[in-house]
Amino acid sequence: MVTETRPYHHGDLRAALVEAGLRLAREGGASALGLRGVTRSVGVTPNAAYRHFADRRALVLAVAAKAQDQVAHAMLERMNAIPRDADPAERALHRLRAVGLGYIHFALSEPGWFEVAFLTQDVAPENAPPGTLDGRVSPPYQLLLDALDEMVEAGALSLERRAGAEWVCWSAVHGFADLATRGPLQRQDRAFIDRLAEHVVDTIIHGLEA
Amino acid sequence: MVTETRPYHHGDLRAALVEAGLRLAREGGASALGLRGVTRSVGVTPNAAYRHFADRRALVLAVAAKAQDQVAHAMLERMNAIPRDADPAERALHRLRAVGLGYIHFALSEPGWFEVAFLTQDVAPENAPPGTLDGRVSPPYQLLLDALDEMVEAGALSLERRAGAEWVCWSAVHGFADLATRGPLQRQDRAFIDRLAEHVVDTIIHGLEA
DNA sequence: GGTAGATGTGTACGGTGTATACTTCACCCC
DNA sequence: GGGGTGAAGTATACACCGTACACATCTACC
Repeated sequence: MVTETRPYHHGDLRAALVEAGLRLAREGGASALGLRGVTRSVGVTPNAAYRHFADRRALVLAVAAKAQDQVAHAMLERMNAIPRDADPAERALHRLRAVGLGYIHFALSEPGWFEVAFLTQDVAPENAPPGTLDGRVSPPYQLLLDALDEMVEAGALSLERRAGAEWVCWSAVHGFADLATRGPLQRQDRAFIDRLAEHVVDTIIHGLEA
Repeated sequence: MVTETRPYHHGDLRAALVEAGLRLAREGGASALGLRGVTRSVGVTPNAAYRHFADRRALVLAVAAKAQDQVAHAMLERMNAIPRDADPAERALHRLRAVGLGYIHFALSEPGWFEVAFLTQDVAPENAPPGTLDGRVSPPYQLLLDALDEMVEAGALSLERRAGAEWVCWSAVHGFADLATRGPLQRQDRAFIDRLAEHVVDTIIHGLEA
């Protein structure tokens, strides 16, 4: 337990670096996460970071985890906006839509964070299970799994069609997010993009159904 | 017209740089396309590149265009493997499948080229039409458009469902390719990935149908 | 209260992209 | 066919990057 005023050499430098990284990545994306830039913005020497992170990649990974939390938070907000007293099948469907549209909407409104969360290659360790980052299940991925399971429970999706559905969904929304933020759809009219996003989500959900 | 033996200072340095870039990117991906590395591998001074490219980004863009040609070539090979005398609707469907699976298969078998072709952000100019790179329509994108139009002509896809279909398809296969090469599906068993790829493609095509 | 270990600093090295000035060479025209 | 001209490639330099290594500093514990 450290005191609040001038806690130690810097207090909790690790957390400060991650927070600064988050701030820098918001504008500027992953390329703004330079080791020197982040330490500079905290007012500390570049090498100080090496007491808390093995290298730049580890720092970026820590920021990415936080950014993924933000994605999950945005998705949850949309999911919880679905009225709880609706028809279960209808409700499950809308919650699945919220997962996909939440993912895409986050990418469009916070492209910097989205890039570090899901668009930076991180050469996963040899036997990492799919859907994990840095040893923990990606929260947005978990929300997707839950939403699909809800679909099954509500009878809106057969168990047979459930198999592999997470990768169909993730592929589609992830691909769209990439095309829309960095790819051939960047700089298109926002209203057009929003309509297209709904179309993509609805089409793949329709594809899942029997 | 330059002579073949020792043509000029270097002959056609621009083409040599692009070719070297292609070679380096094949292993190593986009990050292997350093301006110094490329010029070094041609045996020329770093700054020589500036006579032919405005900056590193322009060089990468030129390599990306070539890489996109390779993608289109791989897709065409698969498309042309579909027998020409089949039922038109069936044939159109299989050609559309070939577009998607060709895209994904290329990403898996040539991840380096795929990365520079479609995974490097290139901040498109202000009013670029969607689906273009460096002022030209991306050949793989054109193949996708053609395949979808064939579907309509063959009566396998209604005009209404045709609208926006290219973005549904591209999103899904692009997202899957990214997840499988750099994302949470990297290092998974190849047979598993191949099955999943077919599942993704079939599901979204099914989603397009009425 | 002294010491050991954790935390941050200073300095340095090799790498990068690129700006500027210089040299070399091919071509063209008189 | 000799000289000028502009294009192609070189040399040098700068700022920046990630990071290795030696050092200083401060905390916490015996």
